[in-house]
This record gives sequence, C-alpha cells and structure tokens, in this order.
Amino acid sequence: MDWKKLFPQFESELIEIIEKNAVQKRFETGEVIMRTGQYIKSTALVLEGQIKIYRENQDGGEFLMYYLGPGQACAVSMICAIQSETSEITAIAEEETEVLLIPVQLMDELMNQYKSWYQFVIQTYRGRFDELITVIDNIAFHNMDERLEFYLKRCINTSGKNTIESSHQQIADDLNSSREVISRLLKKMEQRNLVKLHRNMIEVI
Amino acid sequence: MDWKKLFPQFESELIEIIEKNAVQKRFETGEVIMRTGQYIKSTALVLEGQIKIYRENQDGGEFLMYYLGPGQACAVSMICAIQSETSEITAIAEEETEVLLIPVQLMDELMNQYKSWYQFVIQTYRGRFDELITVIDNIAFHNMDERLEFYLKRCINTSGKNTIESSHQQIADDLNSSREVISRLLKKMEQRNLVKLHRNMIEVI
DNA sequence: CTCACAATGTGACAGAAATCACAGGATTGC
DNA sequence: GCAATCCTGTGATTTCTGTCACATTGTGAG
Repeated sequence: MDWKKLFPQFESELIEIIEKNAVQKRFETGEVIMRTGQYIKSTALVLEGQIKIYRENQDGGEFLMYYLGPGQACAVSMICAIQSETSEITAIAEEETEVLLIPVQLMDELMNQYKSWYQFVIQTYRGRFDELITVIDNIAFHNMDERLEFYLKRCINTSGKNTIESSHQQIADDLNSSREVISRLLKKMEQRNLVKLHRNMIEVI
Repeated sequence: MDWKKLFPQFESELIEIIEKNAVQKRFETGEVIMRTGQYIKSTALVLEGQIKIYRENQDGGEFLMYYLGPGQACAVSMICAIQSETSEITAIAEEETEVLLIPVQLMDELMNQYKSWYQFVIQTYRGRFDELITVIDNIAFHNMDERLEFYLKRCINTSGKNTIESSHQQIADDLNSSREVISRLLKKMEQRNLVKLHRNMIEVI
C-alpha cells in the first residue's frame, strides 16, 4: 500500500526513516486499538479505514469524541507517547483499518529534525482540540435532537455516503442516550422529511 | 517580578531570548484577554493571577472550560499562534493578572532550538487536552449536583483557599445552568454538611 | 435611617430525557 | 417453517432541570 500519498507534505528523508522504523498493522472491525489506562508505546497514523475515539466511564457508559480517517493521527497517542503516559480514552476500529505505528523513541528525533513532521503534529493537536471544543459545544448548549442531527451529519461527512448503517441502539450509545429517545427523535426527523428509516440503516435526505 | 522561578525548566539562553522579545502585560480583573474569533498574534504565559478560559455560544450562553494560573500557558493561543488562526474561545482575567506575551514569529524558532521549550509546549497541550476530556466527562456522564461538587472542588484546589467568593449566579453561568438550580443544590449540600453558605461566599468543609 | 438594588430562598409549572413495559416485524439458524 | 433473537415503535411514568413569579434578606449610597 502506498501510504506516502496520504502524507504528501512529508519530505523523502522523513518517509525513509518512518519506513525503516515503523510497523504497519491491520485491525479488524470492532477490534480495540487502545484502551483506557493502557500504556502507550507508539503513535498511530491511519492509512486506511476508520477509528472511533471515545470516552468510557465506570458504569459502562460511553461517549463518542471523534473519528480518525486515512491521513490522520491520534493526538492522544502522540501526547501520551511523548510523555510515556497512559491514555484516558478508548479507540476501536470502525471498519477494517490499517495503521502505521511509530515507536515513542522516534518521536523526539522526528520533532527536532523534520519540520514537516513538526507541522503535522501541531496540525493534529489543533484539529483534535477543535473537535473536542465542538463536542463540548454540542453537549453543553444543545438538546438531544440537535445533537442527533449533528451526529448524522458528521457520519455522512466522514463516510462520504448518504446512508448510515447502524442501529438506533448504537447511535444512542455514541451519544450516551437511550434507544427509545433516539428512535423517537428519528421518527420526528422522518416526519420532517430529513431522513428515511430502514432496518439497521438511515438514509439522509 | 522574577518570572523565571515559575519556569525553572527553561535554560538560561531561552530565558534571555524570551526577555528580549516578549512583552509583559497587566490585565485588570474582568478584562478580556482573548475573544472568540479574534486573530492571535502571541502566546501568553501566565506570571501572576488567574485566567478563565470559556466557550461562548451565540445566545449568550457560556461554559467554563478551565483556569490558567502562574506558570501555565494558553494551549489554544499556542496552537492558533503557530498556525496563525483565530480562536474559538474567550479568555478573561479572573483577578489582576500579569502575562508574558511571546510573539508568534518566535514560536517556530523556540520549538526548534530549545528542548525545554518544546517540552513545555507538549506538556501544555497534554494538560489542556486532559482537562477538556475531564470537562466532557462531567457534562456527558454527570448530573448537575455532581458537576457542582466537582466545580467547587476545582475552585478550592486552584485557589488554595477553602472558600469561594462568587455569587450563585456566577456559578450558574460557569456551569451553563440557572441560578435557582444552583441555589437549591447548594442548599442541599449545606444540609449534608458539605458547605456553609454566606452572601457572595461559600465555605467548603 | 431609608431606599434601591443585589443576592438568595422557595413554590409552581413545563419540557426534555431516562426508564419501564410491552408489542410487532425482520432476520437468522436450524 | 419455526423458534430465538434482534430491531423498532409507542405509551405511561418519573426524574432532572430550566423558567416564572415573588418573597425575603443583606448591603451600600445618600
């Protein structure tokens, strides 16, 4: 797989170093890539597929933070990697996913020597930070109906398709809500002609 | 003011450069340091006082994200500064506050040449990222009573005192709630002997 | 002291969302 | 085809929170 196309900004020398030291790894759908409290040994660049980053609490509740797609990197793993600390979040593969694992030890060196890497890291921080702020915005200022609409929009944006293949229960989990509430809100959206509901699939109009 | 003591990790050469290029500035209580949508020209290191970082929405609602005290820096301004972008948050001085403004142009140079600066930036990112995750945790998984308790605890931790000098209205604003709700919850906490209520002041036990 | 105003206390009510209970419909495995 | 299971729809009820209305109390200016 020609992963360089995903990171056109990297200079060739940097690419060489990464190729020499990084490990490519495949995760199956649903596989856990990083778990809360786990010790981080490497930073992940996503090559293919999609990773879901979410927060879990003690009582089994979960809460979606954001998705990572090809060409993106996990900011949390970067930060943790650099400081050799544990993560506070969980990452699972939403689809079959290919990632490039860059060992912690390399991070400092890359940061110091390759401007394009440094820019990439900064950009990643910035992006994730913004997403977290958006998430906070959503839960702090918006009701469940608006949050649901935002969720659906984000889904179709990241996937490119105009359908979402998941059950009401899964959506409820992502929003830390309950199935009944989501079902009812979706029904209302259907009545407003915003979506069309099918089994395990929602068509956005 | 001898600000170097706040940043003991900085090497002397770095301190010199900062002293030569940075501007020290004083903000009065309540003064706005950074406003949503404002263009960022410098990164702020807090020397003295306290800065409140919060999110505002269109309808005048606000929502506290975190505080910055002496020795800390604004992660948002760092990220924005590096990328010369606008901020999505607002910062105001909670008390009379002294900050050191480091111009954007210097950021790249410092990052590349001074390991201690680079470490500091990374640490700042990590810290703010964690705080945002904590905030998300709170609003996603906890009811207002628990969020209030957390808020009070954080206040006494950052200030060092065991009293909080603000009105119920101010607290309600920080939590994006309403005064009546906060008043009632505080009353309940008083009945449980967790706090003692006074006018414009809460004593935590 | 008195007035004005800010902060607080409280009751009543409304709406959002969680929870419980249960009914069908769709799929899957056998 | 049939049973078991998963997904969806819907009503009833409860809890939490926000909102409105208004009373009370503390404080500072004059």
